[in-house]
Amino acid sequence: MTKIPDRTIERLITYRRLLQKQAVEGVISIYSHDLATLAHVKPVQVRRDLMEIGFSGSPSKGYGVQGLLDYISGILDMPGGTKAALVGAGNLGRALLSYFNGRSSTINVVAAFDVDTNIIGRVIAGCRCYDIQELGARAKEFGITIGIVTVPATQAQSAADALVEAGVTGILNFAPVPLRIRPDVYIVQVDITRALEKVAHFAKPQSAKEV
Amino acid sequence: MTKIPDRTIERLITYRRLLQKQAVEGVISIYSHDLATLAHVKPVQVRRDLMEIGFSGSPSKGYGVQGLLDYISGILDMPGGTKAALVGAGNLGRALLSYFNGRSSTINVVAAFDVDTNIIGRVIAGCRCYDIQELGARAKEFGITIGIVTVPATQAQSAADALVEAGVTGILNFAPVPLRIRPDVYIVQVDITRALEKVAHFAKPQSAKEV
DNA sequence: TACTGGCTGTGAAATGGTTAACAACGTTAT
DNA sequence: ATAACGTTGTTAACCATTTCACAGCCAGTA
Ligand SMILES: NC(=O)c1ccc[n+]([C@@H]2O[C@H](COP(=O)([O-])OP(=O)(O)OC[C@H]3O[C@@H](n4cnc5c(N)ncnc54)[C@H](O)[C@@H]3O)[C@@H](O)[C@H]2O)c1
Ligand SMILES: NC(=O)c1ccc[n+]([C@@H]2O[C@H](COP(=O)([O-])OP(=O)(O)OC[C@H]3O[C@@H](n4cnc5c(N)ncnc54)[C@H](O)[C@@H]3O)[C@@H](O)[C@H]2O)c1
Repeated sequence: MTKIPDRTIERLITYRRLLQKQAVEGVISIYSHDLATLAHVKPVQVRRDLMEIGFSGSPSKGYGVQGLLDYISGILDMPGGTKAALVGAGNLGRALLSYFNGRSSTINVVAAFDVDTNIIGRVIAGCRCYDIQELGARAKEFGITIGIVTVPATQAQSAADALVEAGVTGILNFAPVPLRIRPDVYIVQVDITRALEKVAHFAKPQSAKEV
Repeated sequence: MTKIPDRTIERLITYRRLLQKQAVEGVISIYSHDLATLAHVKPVQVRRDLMEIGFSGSPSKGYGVQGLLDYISGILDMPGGTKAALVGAGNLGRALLSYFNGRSSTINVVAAFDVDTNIIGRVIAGCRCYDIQELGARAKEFGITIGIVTVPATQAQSAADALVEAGVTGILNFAPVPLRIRPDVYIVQVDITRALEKVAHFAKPQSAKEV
């Protein structure tokens, strides 16, 4: 199988979430048409994405919901689940911990790390907070493979370095700085401030008008 | 000026942030080469982006840092600043309020809205929390033009509808549901769970290997 | 002055992603 | 039995964006 494009993976994640809802509502099968409406894309995009991953439907019944769910999960998920570490249990970090703690998922945030002695030792949403010094040891102990960076911008690079040192192969970074990291470590940047500024720009009246 | 592409706007926001740092460090002028390194893009991409917005540098000195900063801000920012409302002052909403409150910016979150009577009336990070019923009135009072949605997924559509009703022209949505909204309202979706799942997928060993 | 080097600005090509168009195929209705 | 319909799977065209390649320019230097 050749590599699945980035954008396709993003849509597959969306499809899965929508299909899970459909499944609990008892829907057995679904047309590209319907899934597309839910996901806000065109039907042909859905069909192409499913073609990309090699999943087939029937012209009469569409795609089997449960089968497609399992198939997508087989592509997206690590068998046995994924263990994540969160670095920086501040305002945002704690919000993320309580959020990810809630949902059942194959991804689990199993440990948090900080430098603040007031925070170290606390248990936030069922997740213990360790001294950042222990990252290497705990990562090995828990089998952590991905890291979440929610430290101040000035600390983000060193936090990312520590995570890579500890053996993670993917990083989710909330600090508004581009991280310089080995190319075999996959990075996703979530830049909330940039997203807000983007909304502000395109919400400007003049961005719509004109030749 | 024809419309500036979405991706270019995103990079301009990044450039501006990096240039601000350079400016305070006393850098007067910068080459596409250097800005590209900071932003993790190629030099030609920087030059093309600046060409797109009509900003010129000199082959000998590069681009003037302060001039470029002002020029980019003139494109990105609403003259007079942008006022935002946050709907849903829960875990994430409060983290965002305290974060955006901190930085000085042309974008200000001037009011929060919730349904929880324990939250209504509180002041979070200098921002008062009102009953969601008051949204229309307060939006007019404060001149709010963009909205931030941090309510539970089930409430996201109605929160967005209320914001549109109140006259906002852009929405930043953190709920993991695609919003169905008038096409003249600009939406940016920040899907944190999807970002995490994406990291988990691409961090899988087998996503790198193979023909 | 004439030459060299390194940079900007930009047409043109390449890349990556989306959409149109349609053949193939079950299902249903006649 | 077969014609009509609606859907999937897929090729090819299309579009947006990135990248290449190079002309033009300025500053410094012999
Ligand atoms: N809070 C938000 O809503 C928000 C929005 C956009 C971006 N961000 C970004 O997310 C990051 C965190 O924001 P926040 O509001 O949670 O900040 P915060 O100050 O509340 O939390 C940061 C935490 O990181 C810890 N820390 C500092 N250095 C560390 C290190 N080297 N190793 C481990 N832990 C360390 C601190 O002790 C603190 O607990 C920042 O980079 C910020 O720019 C936050
Ligand atoms: N917390 C996170 O880290 C995180 C991560 C990813 C996504 N999200 C998404 O962000 C959203 C908020 O998450 P959270 O953790 O802050 O949830 P939360 O439950 O802590 O906060 C939600 C807030 O919205 C308020 N609310 C509910 N209905 C409302 C309505 N109709 N109008 C106004 N306010 C209303 C509630 O009273 C509550 O204060 C959710 O959609 C969630 O899926 C959160």
